[in-house]
Formats: sequence, structure tokens, C-alpha cells
Amino acid sequence: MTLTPLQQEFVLHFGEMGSRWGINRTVGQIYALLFISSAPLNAETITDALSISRSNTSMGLKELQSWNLVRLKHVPGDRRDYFTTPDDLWEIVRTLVAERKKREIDPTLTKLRELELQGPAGDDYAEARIAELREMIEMMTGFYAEMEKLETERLVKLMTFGSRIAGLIEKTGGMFPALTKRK
Amino acid sequence: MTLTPLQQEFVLHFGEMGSRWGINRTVGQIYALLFISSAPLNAETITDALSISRSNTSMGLKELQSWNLVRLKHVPGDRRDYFTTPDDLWEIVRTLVAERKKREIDPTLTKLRELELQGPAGDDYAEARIAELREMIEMMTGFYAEMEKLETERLVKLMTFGSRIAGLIEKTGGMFPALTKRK
DNA sequence: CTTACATTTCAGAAATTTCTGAAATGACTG
DNA sequence: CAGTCATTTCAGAAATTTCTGAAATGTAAG
Repeated sequence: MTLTPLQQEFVLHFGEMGSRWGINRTVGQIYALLFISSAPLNAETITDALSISRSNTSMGLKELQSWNLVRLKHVPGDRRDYFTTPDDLWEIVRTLVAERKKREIDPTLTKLRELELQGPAGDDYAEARIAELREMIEMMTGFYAEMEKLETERLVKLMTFGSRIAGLIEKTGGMFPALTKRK
Repeated sequence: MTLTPLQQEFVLHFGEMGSRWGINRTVGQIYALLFISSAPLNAETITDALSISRSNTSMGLKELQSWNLVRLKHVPGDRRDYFTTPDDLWEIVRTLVAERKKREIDPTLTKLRELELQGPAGDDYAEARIAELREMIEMMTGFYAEMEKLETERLVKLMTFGSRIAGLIEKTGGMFPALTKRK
């Protein structure tokens, strides 16, 4: 398969960004290619579209599967595996956020709790800082858990009308005026 | 300077997580050390607390400065540079989010716009996918821009009462009941 | 200007990550 | 069960990133 210039440029960009996103170039390129391909692709096709080795493709796909970022499809009468990305972008974003949280946040939260459980270590400042950090992460992951429950439709509205949310929150008082002031 | 076991473990954890966060081990360790130290530290102190080379410390601090994650302080009568992290955790989180957006999101948004400007390339699916992705990123960065404007106090409330926000949003209709239903 | 640090730069060494080709494994078909 | 094709594994090669020591640069004080 030969890529169109558009595909080519898109794929290369994702490859370059890969390192900033915590994946490697090849994984970024494979994902990008699947993302802009209307039909599912098999490993062979990916291999030659990206000019990489077959084994590299295999590892890249495995990595993407571990991130839950690709879907496996089967074509009747063909025993090769075909891969795609979900059509729904929101599903992709949800997965991405969930996985990054799992890899980048959760282990630290666990470690902080562990450190606190070890009890006073005679370093008040460090202990306070660790507790504060844990609380902040808990607040943020708690909020995330709530947002994750929302249907996409509500999430879109929340984001679209973002600016109005600010106004809904009383600076003091701790509750939404919409809920408290309304009689 | 010798680290307490608590500091040691905290610092090592941040070092290990560094790679997942897109920084290297040393940078993670330096940041962690500054974070749990009550007083600002100079490069020499960091160097021997972490058993790394002086030049590595210099590069790590430079990297942290490029992320705006450390503050430079001066001690009267001492011409060495001293470094700290902000006391306010929210300030740290804001910086972190802003920098990650700048490095991980903005370049892609720019690239997607560029690709669209190049005009129809005869690949409808790829073009549609790129447009859709750009729109999604724009929505999310727009929402982020709104949230960034909020004072910390309001942001905390927003997150604390996160679950109630969901209820405030009408599934259909496109506006908050709090704003529309109230006469 | 010279001395005494403090910091940065940078070329090469060390460590780590990524990639490949070959071999092994798996799985369907006739 | 043997043959064929698809996929995975893995050891070493290649590439990249990180780290170091030495030299260079910067800077304040005398």
C-alpha cells in the first residue's frame, strides 16, 4: 500500500509526536495509519505502508492493544487479523485518558498511600507535602470518575458551555447558586 | 545531604515514573527532592543527595526551568542559585497541564489545521477524520481555556461537587436546566 | 585586571530503547 | 497428520537518550 501525501504527513507527524506522548515512533505511526484508514488493515499492509519490519509491526500492534486503542476485526475467508480504531472519537479519548491515568497517576497514588501508612518518619514537611499531594490527586481522580460516568452527550454539553459553568459556582458558600438560591 | 528513608523512597518513585511522564529519571528525582524539601536547595546539594554529576544536575534544572516547574531563589550573602517548587499545589498542577498542552496538543492542532489548509487531497475518509479530530481538540482546548481562567477556589468547588454537575445538564435541549427552567 | 567560585556546554561513554531477521509457535486446511 | 500461512518471540544490531568529566563561560569581589 502506498500512502497519499496527506496520509503520509499525518502518519509522520504522529510518529514524531509519539515520544512526547509516551509511545514510540512506530506505535504512533501505526495508530495514525489505522486512524485515517477507512477499512481495517492487516499487519502485512501496515508493514509495507510504513516500511518497517514485520516483527516491529507485531510489537506495535501488541502495544496498541495493551492500551485498548485498537479493535481487532476479521474478514470472512481471510485468516489474517485486521485492525481499526473506533469510529467514535469520544471513545478514543475516554480510553486514552483512562489508560494514561492508570499508567501515570494510579501508581503514584498507591505509592503515596503506602508512604503515609509507614507512619511518621520525623520529617514533618515531607509528610505534609505527601499528604497534600495525595489529597489533590484524590480530588482530581474523584472528579474524573464522575465525568467518566457521563454519557458523551452530556459531556459535550458540559464542555461546550464551559464558560457558563464558572458563573454557576459561588466563590464562597460551597454550593451552586443554581441549587441554593433558587427557591 | 543525606536523605531520610521517606525522602529516598519518594524521590526514587518519581525517578521511576519519570519516563512515563515524559521526563527522564534524573529530572524526576530532582523535582521530587525539591518538592519535599522545606527550604530551597542549591545545585551542589542536589548533586550529592542524588549521587549524580554536577553537570547532570545543571541539565536537569534547566529542563525543569523550561517547564516552569521550579522557582529560583537567592540567599543573601551566597551567590549560588537555590531552587524550590511552588508551595501552592494548584499552581503546580496548572503549570503542568499548561506545559503538557503546549508540548503534546498544540503542535498537533497546528499540524491538523495545516493539513486542512492544503485543501482536498482526494481522500475523503482521511480528510473527514482529520477535521473531526481537529474539532474535538478545539472543543477540549476551548474548555480548558475556560477552566484555566477560574480562580482556584472555584475550581476546587467545581471538582468537589463534580457529581452534581452531571445532574445540572439536560440530556437534550442544549442548556442547563438551572439557566433555562428557572423563571 | 585577577582571583575565586558557580554554572553551562559539549564530546564521548554508558545506558536504554527501538528495531530487525530468524526461529519458534500457533492455527487452520486439505 | 502434514503443509501452509499468520503471528509472536527473542537475541543481537542500530538508534537514541542520558550521563559524565573536562573545558569554557559567566560573574561578583577584591
